[in-house]
Amino acid sequence: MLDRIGDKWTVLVVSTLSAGALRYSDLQASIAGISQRMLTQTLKHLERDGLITRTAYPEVPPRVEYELTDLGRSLLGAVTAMAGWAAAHHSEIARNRAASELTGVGRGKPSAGASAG
Amino acid sequence: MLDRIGDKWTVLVVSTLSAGALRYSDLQASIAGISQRMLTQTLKHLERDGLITRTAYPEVPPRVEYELTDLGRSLLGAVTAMAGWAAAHHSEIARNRAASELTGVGRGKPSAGASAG
DNA sequence: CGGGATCCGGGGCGATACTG
DNA sequence: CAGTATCGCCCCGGATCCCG
Repeated sequence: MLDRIGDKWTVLVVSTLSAGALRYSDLQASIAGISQRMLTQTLKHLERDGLITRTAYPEVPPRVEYELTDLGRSLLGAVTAMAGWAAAHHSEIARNRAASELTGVGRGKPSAGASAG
Repeated sequence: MLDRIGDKWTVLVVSTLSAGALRYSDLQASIAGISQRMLTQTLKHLERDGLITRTAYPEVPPRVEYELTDLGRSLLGAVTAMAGWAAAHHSEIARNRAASELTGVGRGKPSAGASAG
């Protein structure tokens, strides 16, 4: 459950759909780095769980739109909180991580050199 | 980044630590299903990123306590939102998923029998 | 255009055994 | 009590090919 909704691609897809219905190709273009496989899979899971609806228009060329359901929108708060926090603190995290690199915090082996000074 | 903070174990560890400092074994007992490996790994990552502090007491038997930092507490909102949503809607999700099972939504192959009736 | 099927490598993750 | 090191399975996830 948490595995599903906390999933990176799920978070990105849901937050991307917050603006409104989007087509498959729009989603793929909006979400940097997502592969066809992951996008399709994530969309299916979200549809299965009732978080989004899938609407296929019998046109040519074919068009498919995805949109958040009410349940999906109820997740928006949590998801945007995650995404927002990530965006707001990612530089601070990076700094902390770099600092840990120097102090050796969070590493298993001190390894040669760390204890020499 | 999202991969890290959206991680199932991260969410559970952070939300578990919301009450206050806890020992390693307390965390393992509180978080059902977590393995020693994942707990240790998650704690290290969180410490590296500056979300928790690790305090070792030079006693016997040894005692180590983990506690959220201010940065960690700033994540609490998002994390509890996730955990709360998951808890609140997991039954609804389960129902939707079961319903999809019948309608065939979200499955690749209709397979024999699904289209017969 | 939207998406299904398949192949394949990397590594996440869970036991297990051991240490200090 | 609080970890660390190792092994092995499994599945994620990208690349590719193909179809309606």
